[in-house]
Amino acid sequence: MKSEIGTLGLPPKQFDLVAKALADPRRMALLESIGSEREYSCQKLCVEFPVSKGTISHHMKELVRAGLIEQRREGQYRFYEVRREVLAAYTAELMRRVARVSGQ
Amino acid sequence: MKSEIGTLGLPPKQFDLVAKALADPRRMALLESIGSEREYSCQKLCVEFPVSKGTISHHMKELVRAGLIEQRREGQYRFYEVRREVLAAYTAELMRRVARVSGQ
DNA sequence: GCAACAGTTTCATAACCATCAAACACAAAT
DNA sequence: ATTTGTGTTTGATGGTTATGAAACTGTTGC
Repeated sequence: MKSEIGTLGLPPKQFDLVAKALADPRRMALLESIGSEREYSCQKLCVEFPVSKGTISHHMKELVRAGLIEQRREGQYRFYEVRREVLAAYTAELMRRVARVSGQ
Repeated sequence: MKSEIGTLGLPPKQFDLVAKALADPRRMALLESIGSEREYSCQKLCVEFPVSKGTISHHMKELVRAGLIEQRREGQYRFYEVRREVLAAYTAELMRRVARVSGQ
């Protein structure tokens, strides 16, 4: 999900993907680890979390699909980086959607 | 989930519940409707959404459980109100969790 | 080439969950 | 008290998904 979130908020489809991606505690934990450094290797995640590499790969795919992380390939290694603008756009859109309009 | 979100962020358990509650598009849409007015009746939701009242009731239960809405009983009717402080606390905690700490 | 390592994909499985229908509980009105 | 209306609970069902194992792809180094 490569979208421009410049002036207009998150597209509805991406909004749903982000919400879904954040809903799983394990995936959220993975995102937190990635966010704790400037970038985070897949290897480190595999060591840190008690799940198979297949499962890690699956979660990374979902996070990328939602636009929450960016992937960098370096030889045989993969590095991930959190896209905080997307996260910020999500929270902004979330608050906007429940901003009361009618009836004061 | 009745928690004091005064100075300290959302408790981890409630954080997970909120994330889960927001992940379903229908439930999110229900929350948006409730938030579009000062308060919203269950009746109105049942008319507005093409799902059974059983399903509406189920979603309301989840939203209450997450602390995202408050419920008021008035005779045979139910009214819901969005708890924006909880939503704000969730987004704050979300951003806090991915706020980079080490390695600049 | 071959072996070792890093990730991905596929397949199967179990758990979860959104949904409906129907039965239920409760309130209001006749 | 009986009926009607509003919401809840229960049971069943189909769809989604988190997970592991194993096969696969690609890269590094011998």
